[in-house]
Amino acid sequence: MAPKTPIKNEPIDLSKQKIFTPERNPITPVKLVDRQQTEPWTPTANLKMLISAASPDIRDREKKKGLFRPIENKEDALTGSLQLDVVGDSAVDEFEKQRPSRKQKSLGLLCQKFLARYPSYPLSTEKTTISLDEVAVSLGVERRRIYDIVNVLESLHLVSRVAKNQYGWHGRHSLPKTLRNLQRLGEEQKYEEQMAHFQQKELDLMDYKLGEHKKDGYSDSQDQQLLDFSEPDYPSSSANSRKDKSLRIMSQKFVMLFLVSKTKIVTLDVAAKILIEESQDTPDHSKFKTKVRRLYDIANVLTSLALIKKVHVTEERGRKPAFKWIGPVDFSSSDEERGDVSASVLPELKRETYGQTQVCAKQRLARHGSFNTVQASERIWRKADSEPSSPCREAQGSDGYSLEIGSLAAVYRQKIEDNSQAKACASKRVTPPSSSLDPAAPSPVLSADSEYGVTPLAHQVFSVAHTDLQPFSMQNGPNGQVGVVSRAPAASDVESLQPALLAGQPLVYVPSTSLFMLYGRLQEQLSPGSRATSERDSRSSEVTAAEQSSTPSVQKRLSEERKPQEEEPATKRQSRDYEDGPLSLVIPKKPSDSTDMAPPETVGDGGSASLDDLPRNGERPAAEALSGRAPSAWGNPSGRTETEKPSEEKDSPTEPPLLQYVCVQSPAGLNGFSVLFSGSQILHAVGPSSGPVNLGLSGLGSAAHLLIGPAAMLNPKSSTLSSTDPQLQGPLSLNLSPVMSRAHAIIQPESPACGGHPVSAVQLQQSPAPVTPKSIRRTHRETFFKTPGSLGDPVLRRRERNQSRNTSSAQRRLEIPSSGAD
DNA sequence: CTCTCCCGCCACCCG
DNA sequence: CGGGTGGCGGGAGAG
Repeated sequence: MAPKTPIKNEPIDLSKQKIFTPERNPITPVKLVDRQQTEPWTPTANLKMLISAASPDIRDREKKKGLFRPIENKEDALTGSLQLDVVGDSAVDEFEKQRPSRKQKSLGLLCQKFLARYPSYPLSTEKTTISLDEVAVSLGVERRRIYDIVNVLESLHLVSRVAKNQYGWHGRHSLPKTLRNLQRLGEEQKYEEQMAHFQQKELDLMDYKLGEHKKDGYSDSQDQQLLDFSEPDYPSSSANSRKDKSLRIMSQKFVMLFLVSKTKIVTLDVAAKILIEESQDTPDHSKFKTKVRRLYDIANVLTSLALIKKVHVTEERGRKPAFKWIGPVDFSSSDEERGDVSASVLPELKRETYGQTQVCAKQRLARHGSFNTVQASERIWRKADSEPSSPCREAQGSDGYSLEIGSLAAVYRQKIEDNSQAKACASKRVTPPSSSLDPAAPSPVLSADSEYGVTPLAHQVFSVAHTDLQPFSMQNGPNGQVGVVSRAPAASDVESLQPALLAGQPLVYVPSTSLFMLYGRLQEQLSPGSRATSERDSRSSEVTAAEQSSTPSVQKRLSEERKPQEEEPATKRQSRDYEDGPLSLVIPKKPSDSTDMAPPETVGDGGSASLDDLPRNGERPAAEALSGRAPSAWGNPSGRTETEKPSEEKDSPTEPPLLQYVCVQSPAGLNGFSVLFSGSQILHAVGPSSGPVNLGLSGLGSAAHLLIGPAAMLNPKSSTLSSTDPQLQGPLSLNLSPVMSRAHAIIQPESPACGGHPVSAVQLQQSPAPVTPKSIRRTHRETFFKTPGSLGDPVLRRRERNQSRNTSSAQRRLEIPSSGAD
């Protein structure tokens, strides 16, 4: 092995190792090779090296913690925390052997791990200091990578540099504000126009290439022309210097594009072009390429934050990589201005819905609570309950709720810490028991009710989730599982679970627009003129028929393909899917005026997962509610809780599970990805096919999916497809089996224990038919846990716990001696 | 093949 | 000027 002497913290990498390797020439950087031959390089080994390299302090700590984190072995995590201590190399090796795989090393995963270390909404009291060295060591990566993460986080003000190797963790508290500002800036920069401009150009270009050369006739060489903007100068940022090119700035701009975009979808090429344009760089191809690379880096981080999700925009010419904003959209509250769809559409409905919504919300909460912390939740929502009327609820709802949460959070955190030790023990029980997924099938919901339901719900959801839950969940991060994991230590215990859930709940905000579109479509048309329409139009240009066509077929394929896997629990493949996981969907739209009034409700949960245990009493009411309108949102708390335990999936950790968006399942090709269609089209496509559209929303960690059936309809058969989500398959699949048609929420709660799971909620359509979930459940459940993301984490988590202190407070002392402060 | 994007060299820049 | 930062782009894994 190689750990030779630690070479300071710098380059500890494998690369060095080659040096050691006698046989091979230094020239080729063959890391793997070395490993094989020498065998030294297992992650563990690597880690050790790193550790050794690290400052002594760190080293010590780490050792104590036993943190060797085999990165990929989730298993240990699951299995046990027992292994907390240093994992034997031998054992570890096994896992490790499987190579780390590129995915495991991805920035996104790394970011999740990073985020998992800190609470999304730290208490003001706890000031967390991030030591780059420490983080790098603990995450087992070189510092350079940490910079990438931190820079983007910094652009969103989640962190800020305090000193030399030190960053302060702020969490998401100010995220809404930051986003609002960025949005404003973006508007000022006229990014929207720029985007449109480029998009258009692109289309033209493409046509040209295709031979259509409709307009200008650009030639390839002229491609670059695209880059240039004909438009006058925007107030673009100042000249750019190195700084302007910084990842930080790029990140902000990228975010601005989303915020300004009506569709909330930004294709990388367009973003790259705009950035280049702005920077006034000469648009050359290599620049473009570089830009795109950076955008991917940024996107990975944002994805980990559950702010965006990868999608593909399908155009006639083909698919283009793009990202969709799934973070909060309404933070600004000026819906009208912004043209919120919701606002414009059916204003009055919203109100009505509220009432129902509330119900739902409660239920959800209740449910939620059940898995998570029952009591706590009860209290919480109880309050909400008390106040039936919207006005009230908002007040109480938010505040009260949040407060509660806050406290809970604190408790939770504490618990975790305390438990860290306990975990070991706990770990054993980790496994969750029941897992029935919930059968509920959501799809139909949309159809009828969509309108109303949507708006309000979204709204509510938004508020609640956002406000309250989110924080919680966010702690762990967007990553969902990771976060959870981390926080919840091993998860295992019930107790831990609870908290975990909270923490883990992923809340995803779905851009309302899209949903709306969908909904609208489903129903038929929404109100005319609404913005949605306009959006659609615009979008439609991009996305077009292609999608439609694809859709139907896609579904089939998916079903086919995926099915097989469905069973499989762990499925390796799943790794990439974001979808897996419990999800929660939140739809944010907010009603315009009501901001204040906004009912807070909800969060639904999506429960799909097996949470049966929950007493769902709450549900029934839901049915009623449903009947009328559909609530559209689901939140899922999913807590993924702890659970992660087992997983062993080896590899997969992969992507961030978090975010999902509305997507139609992509055709086979895309596994994890979804394709976004323009609203209208989708529907069409879908409708005919009757397949449900799957919206994947995942929560943070776990993802959930929403299936939307085309108009109400969902034939049972359709469910088939959907049911298994392709991606999810294993994991979360909510199967909607036949049920789907009626979807409802269903979820029987049974084992709270599982609680961890996310549940998916589903909604409902009117017919409350009982749904039976297919067998899915348990298996799936397990799978859930295994979500990729989680996998990786486990490790962390363990360490985390140890480190948990970081979070809390202690960390700072760690500071690097060397750098010493000052 | 294309899409992603990891890796890490090496330039900046700050103290 | 040494070390923290982080731009940048080669090149390779994944699909």
